[in-house]
Amino acid sequence: MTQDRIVSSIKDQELVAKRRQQIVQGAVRLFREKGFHRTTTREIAKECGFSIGTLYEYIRTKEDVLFLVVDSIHHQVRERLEEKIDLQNPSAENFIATLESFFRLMDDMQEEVLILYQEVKSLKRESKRYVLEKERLMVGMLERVVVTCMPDDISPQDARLLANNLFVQGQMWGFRRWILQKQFTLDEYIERQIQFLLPGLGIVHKGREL
Amino acid sequence: MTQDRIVSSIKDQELVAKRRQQIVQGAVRLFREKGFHRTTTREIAKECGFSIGTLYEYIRTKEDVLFLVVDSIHHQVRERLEEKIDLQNPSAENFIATLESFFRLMDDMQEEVLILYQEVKSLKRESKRYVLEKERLMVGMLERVVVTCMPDDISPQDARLLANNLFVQGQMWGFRRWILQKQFTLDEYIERQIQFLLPGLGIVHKGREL
Amino acid sequence: MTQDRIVSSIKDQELVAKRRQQIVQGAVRLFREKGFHRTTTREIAKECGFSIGTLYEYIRTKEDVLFLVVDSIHHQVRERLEEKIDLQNPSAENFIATLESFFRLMDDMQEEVLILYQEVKSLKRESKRYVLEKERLMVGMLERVVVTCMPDDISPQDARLLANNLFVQGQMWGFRRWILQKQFTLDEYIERQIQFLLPGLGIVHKGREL
Amino acid sequence: MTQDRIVSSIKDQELVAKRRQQIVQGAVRLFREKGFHRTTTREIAKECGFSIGTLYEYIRTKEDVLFLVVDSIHHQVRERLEEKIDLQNPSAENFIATLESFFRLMDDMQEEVLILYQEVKSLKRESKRYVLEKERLMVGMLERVVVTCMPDDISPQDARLLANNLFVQGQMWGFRRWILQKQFTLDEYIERQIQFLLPGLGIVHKGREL
DNA sequence: AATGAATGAGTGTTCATTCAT
DNA sequence: TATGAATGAACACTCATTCAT
Repeated sequence: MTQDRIVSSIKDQELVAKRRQQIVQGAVRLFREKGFHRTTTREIAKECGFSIGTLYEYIRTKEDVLFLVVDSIHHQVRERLEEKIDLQNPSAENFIATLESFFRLMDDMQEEVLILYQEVKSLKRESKRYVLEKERLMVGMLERVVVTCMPDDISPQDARLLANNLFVQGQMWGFRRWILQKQFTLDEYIERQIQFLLPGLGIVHKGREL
Repeated sequence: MTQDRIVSSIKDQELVAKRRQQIVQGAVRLFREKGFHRTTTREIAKECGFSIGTLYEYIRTKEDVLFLVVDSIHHQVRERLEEKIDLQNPSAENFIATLESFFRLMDDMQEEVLILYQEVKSLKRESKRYVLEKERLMVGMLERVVVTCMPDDISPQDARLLANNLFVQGQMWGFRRWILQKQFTLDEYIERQIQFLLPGLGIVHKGREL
Repeated sequence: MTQDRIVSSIKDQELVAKRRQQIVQGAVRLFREKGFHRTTTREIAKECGFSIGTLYEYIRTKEDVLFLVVDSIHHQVRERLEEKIDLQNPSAENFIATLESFFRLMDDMQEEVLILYQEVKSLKRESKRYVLEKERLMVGMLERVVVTCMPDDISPQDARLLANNLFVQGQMWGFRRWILQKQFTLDEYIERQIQFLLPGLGIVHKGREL
Repeated sequence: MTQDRIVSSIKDQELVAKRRQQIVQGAVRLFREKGFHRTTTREIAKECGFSIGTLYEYIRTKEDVLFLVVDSIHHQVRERLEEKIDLQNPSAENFIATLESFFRLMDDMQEEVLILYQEVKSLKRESKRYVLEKERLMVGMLERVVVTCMPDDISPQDARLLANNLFVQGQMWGFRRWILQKQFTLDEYIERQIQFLLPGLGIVHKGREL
């Protein structure tokens, strides 16, 4: 478990895992609402349904909560993304399908992604480094999809840039919802983004062709 | 002045403007370094070269400082962007040149954009609404460039989405620098992003054509 | 046992005694290092090798631990001192030998004596009274040595004062070690202190006489 | 001022001095009663007649208060002791008179001395070192008196030990008052201690001689 | 108009103690 | 008997804001 980075004074490891899950759950709800800084450790404890003392049996500092949250979100995103990725049967269709899945995932997890987005900066150097490394891995997943599925004329560098673009476009649906979600439905958004993308890759897609 | 939204007990409006400029200047430096929440009003006052009491003659709450900062950054970006935009002579070349200017601007102001990016959420509802409205205007500028310069087969909706994509790609250079600026020089970044974009718009650009 | 002053929920008196011995042992080590206030009950339990729950089966409050410790130290000091005292053969030599033993004992137990010294004040009234009573007994032992061994022209009051002086000079070797143990070896310290003392008692001692 | 070691955010140095005097005064009262650890910063603030916020304008940590207190006590003791010391006219009488003054001073300041005594250990390394250095200076004062006033056959080492003995006998009057002050009046205590001392120094004093 | 000392609610964190298992 | 998870009162310290000068 990646969470071993955070020390707990509780011995029962199963309990630790369970309580931390609760903590993440409660904290996400609060961080969404008011952000990390405006959320109190007491509020977190209350939201989780236990006392402040108990909270501190499972973490050492408030920042640990943020780390737990961020780590958990990353974990979920990667897990769910991995399910969708099929590198065995590379094809343009497969690529498009993966993209769609990715966008839908980002829609589904927009609140969490927002937190990822806005609060990572509040982590201390060491944790931040760790978290960014994880994000690199996630972008790497998209990158691999690009490299695998695309006609071979795309350079590794371009693949990486593309992956970053896609990654941010996915996040953008959430963090710019105030402008995007008023203009587009999710389906439209996905469709249009894919349409913009394909020509640059030399693909001609059904949806738009005619 | 948009800053009229913030009340000061000082009568001399020129002085108010001057002091607030100082405030923004000092605050930006600090917010870059430590973010809004970790910056103290005392520190702001000190950085500005006056006392905490004086600071509070020109603002009412700490949040006012953030608003001033965000507003000022927006203002600068828009102003500098406006200089670059030439809607009189629409053409693909013009479009590309504008994009390049935009990306360079975003590079130049990455620190400020980061603040915009990470701290707007800390504004209260009312201020946030106002700020987001301003951002809408900025995206609108890009949108207009797209609409004006592009072959007429692009729909208004697509123009808006494109503008958002571009806007975020500009920001992304700054807020994902830990990954992008290790892989690309600014010139490369601009070049590749434009290359990805053009085919989707039906343009064939020099750099890549053959 | 004097420890009956502290209530335990455990019935088996032998076990209680054994556990308390463990507690004292562990606590002394910790109190030396960090003092009573900076030592945690959890740390004490851990040092003793059992759980916090178990610790509280044998004591009722943290203060009880301190009492146990202080009482135990007193006990040891008295026991070891008693061994050395020989009231059957009073003489100046005997007196001097006893003093020397006493100083050596105080050197040997300086850490413990330091605890006695610095933490007794943290006991509550009742316990403190009890502990001070014990200390009175210890001083009484020295007093008796003085009275017994000394040429009879020393008054009871003077004997008591003298005993106090000696007692404190013994402790002082430990609690002022930062100044004394840089200047003197133990042997020197003992020798000099005794030399200062004797003339006041009308004794002429070998070491110095000529 | 030695208090420059502690940083304050208040600019007016006179005010700082005044407030810190208040702090010392209030804190001494509380430390006497309940010791350093059992005294709350809020209690200190209240005792001083200002708010917790104000207290922290003049110190940085609770330990600073202790340092201020200890330093102030040392300062007073030294000052008052210095007044009494007359190195210009060395003589046994002068020596005895100085001792008497010293004992009376220690009686007068017993509460403060007790604090010095019991709480210095709670200071952090650096402060403790500083404080012990000051104490060394104080012992040095007594030492000089001994050296100056005494018949020249006393060695420097013996002078130092003697000074330490005297110093501790002075303190002892306070910290062992539960036993000493029940047996002796101050005058008696002084008289007896001096009587014990003199023969060791080769002096024959009026009081006892015949 | 400028200053900076004063305020106190609020924050993260600790730790002695309890009690169900 | 032994365990250790749970508790929450209590603590040191911060900082936005006010207001008398």
